[in-house]
Amino acid sequence: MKTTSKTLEYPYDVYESKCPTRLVLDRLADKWALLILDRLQLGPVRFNQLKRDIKGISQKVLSQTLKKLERDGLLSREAFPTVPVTVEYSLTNLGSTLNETVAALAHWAEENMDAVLVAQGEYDNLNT
Amino acid sequence: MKTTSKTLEYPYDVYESKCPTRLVLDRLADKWALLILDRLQLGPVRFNQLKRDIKGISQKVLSQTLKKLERDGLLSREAFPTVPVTVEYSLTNLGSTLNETVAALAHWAEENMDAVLVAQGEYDNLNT
DNA sequence: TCTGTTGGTTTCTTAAATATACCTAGTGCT
DNA sequence: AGCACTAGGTATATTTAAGAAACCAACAGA
Repeated sequence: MKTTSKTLEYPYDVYESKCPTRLVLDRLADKWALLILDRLQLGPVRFNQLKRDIKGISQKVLSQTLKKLERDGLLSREAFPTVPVTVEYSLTNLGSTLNETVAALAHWAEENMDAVLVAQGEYDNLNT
Repeated sequence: MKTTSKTLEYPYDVYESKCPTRLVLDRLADKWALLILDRLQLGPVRFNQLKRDIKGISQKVLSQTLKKLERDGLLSREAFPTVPVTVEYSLTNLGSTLNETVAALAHWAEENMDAVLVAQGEYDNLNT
């Protein structure tokens, strides 16, 4: 009754609960992380600029998410000794390999929003 | 100080907090939703089979997530009057348009896990 | 001195995730 | 009849995370 994995090319399997890939998937499967990674694709961005661009994110969650993404090697943090201090976040090479995937996900929502709204309307109609 | 959107082809913008695309991104940016969508790519799967395959998911969360994805029109639920009842979940056409994107994200984790683990080790070393 | 900036952290409240137990309806075993 | 077992869930309780708001340091300018 074993589920056959789609590919056996890699030693990891996201379907396994204790697989470390689950931790990574959990990091990427996060609204804020995706928006941050998407926003950084055009170049380095500073902390408060990110906060302004990604509307609705709180300072705390932005700070936490940036730290986690930095720890995972997806982005790097650079502080400049200006006054006030300037902190720039940019994608690492590893983070850049996610560009297309992240953009695809973020923008699928924009492209297919209408279809989703229609589906929700129908569903809500049927279920009173 | 307005952030220029990458494309202006669609009337929605995920960077806007009140944009309905945020709701969709929030749905997709979920570990369990991604794993479910990925698992359904090969064909219809029954409730308990999903529960067995996606290791670590609780019955409650599976049930909730399936309902949300069904409401959004990404998958469909079909109950057969067998004994005990058989319930099959399968991707809709809309859901299928996510195939590549979802697979890419889930399997990026498998492909790049090693690099992430190295980055985490270095980060943890530097920060005591 | 009072205000404003950048880049955070701390605290508190509220929402969600997880684990656990339970439920319904039916089949087969003994 | 009584018990165990299946599929596909719900209900409840506990743990965790998210969100809002305030606070902080280090300066600059008025």
